[in-house]
Amino acid sequence: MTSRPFHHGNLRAVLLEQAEQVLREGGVDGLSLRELARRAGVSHGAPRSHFIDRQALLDALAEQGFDRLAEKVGAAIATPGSFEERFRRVGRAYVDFGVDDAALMELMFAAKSNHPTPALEAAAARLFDTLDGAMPARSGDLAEPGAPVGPGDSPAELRIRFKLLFAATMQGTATLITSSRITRAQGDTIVADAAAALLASDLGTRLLNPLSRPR
Amino acid sequence: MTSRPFHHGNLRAVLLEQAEQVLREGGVDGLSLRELARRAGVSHGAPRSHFIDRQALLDALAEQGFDRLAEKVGAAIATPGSFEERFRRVGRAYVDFGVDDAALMELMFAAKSNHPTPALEAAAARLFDTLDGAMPARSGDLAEPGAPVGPGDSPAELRIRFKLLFAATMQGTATLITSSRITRAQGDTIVADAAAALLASDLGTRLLNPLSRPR
DNA sequence: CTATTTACTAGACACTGTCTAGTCTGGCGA
DNA sequence: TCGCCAGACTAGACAGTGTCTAGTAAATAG
Repeated sequence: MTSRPFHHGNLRAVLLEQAEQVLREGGVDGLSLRELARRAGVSHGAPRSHFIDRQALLDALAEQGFDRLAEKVGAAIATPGSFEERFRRVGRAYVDFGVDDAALMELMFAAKSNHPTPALEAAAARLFDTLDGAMPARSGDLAEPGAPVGPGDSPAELRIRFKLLFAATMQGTATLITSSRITRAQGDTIVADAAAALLASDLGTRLLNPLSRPR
Repeated sequence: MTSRPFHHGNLRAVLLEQAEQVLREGGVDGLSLRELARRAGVSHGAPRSHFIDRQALLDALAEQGFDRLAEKVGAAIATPGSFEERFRRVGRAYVDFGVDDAALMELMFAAKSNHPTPALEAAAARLFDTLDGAMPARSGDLAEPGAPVGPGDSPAELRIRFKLLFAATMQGTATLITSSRITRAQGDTIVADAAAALLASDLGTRLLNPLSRPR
């Protein structure tokens, strides 16, 4: 390693690392490409070789964020316990991530006017796929054939509805905590209440017991 | 009205109006004080008389947003119907607002590092108070005295938990739609499922029927 | 009618993202 | 082995921004 090699070598990785730290400290507004370059000890135009845009940098951060969150959710799913315990753990993992990395979370779920990056879409899809692992086993898919299922009531549909309801609740809980509308303790209560309500709901019972049929 | 009065008269209102439009079209990033000034036909420093900061302008927008949302939620509560219908209506109103004015919604629920404005806090509190109107009547407060209520299980606490769980779900649904993770139709399904699950949950039944007691 | 407060103008400064042209360099094909 | 070339990086420029300052015009209070 010479004193100052012309080619930085792993500028991209360093920039992303610094960016994540800056994001945690100063939010999105405090994140400037020029300062990132300064921190990395390169000229202000250097980042352009790796990120065509400031937005491209933000997209890359969001993508990383989805993967990190998926990892945490996956870990929460892996540890054993009852369904309700599992949902509480997953919910807490989701919410904790969103609160501890609030700025990153905002990036991940920002309203994007411009067309979304395929890589980002894929990362988001990966997270939602991971969430499937928390769902009741695929027993629902094996519900007696010929059962009178209405539109949107097939086992697969039920699973999606269950999952989305859960995800939306956790997402909203994180936002409410982050924006100081509720406390972290209130967030924990929401997570627990949501897990209980979901499993006891019509949606939950139909998924857990494939023999039960609506009405 | 002279040709070009020195005192604009209602610059503040005009700026807020323009800002709301720009916000809808170009998001927060597309909102610049200088362009707002240009649109209003004043010099670039003029807005400073009414908003010390760019952030102050954003705070004022968020405050307006909370009031507008509270108004819509209030209207949804006012129209008659069953509890479940009412919750669906309120939920849809909440989510629709958050989706149609996504950038404004992000402003309202942004993670703020700096200490929050009292006016903004008040506006947010007003919204959450409005939400109380959708809750089951205060019958819960009249549950037989001496009933064995645990910590966090008093009727007042139950109402708060119910309300927050509902609010979090709607908030998250709006975010998921805005960020293109789910479709608007899926959002509607979530709202309906949430209303049903909430009312059927332990939390819901205990609020609706003050005589029932937790096991 | 005067004095003061407020709304606004105009200029400046530091900072940003982005574009451009040029320079270095590691590695690939001949 | 050598030339060369795509990619990483530098350095300068430009337009745009938020914010500060000093000055001016107008509304208002005394």
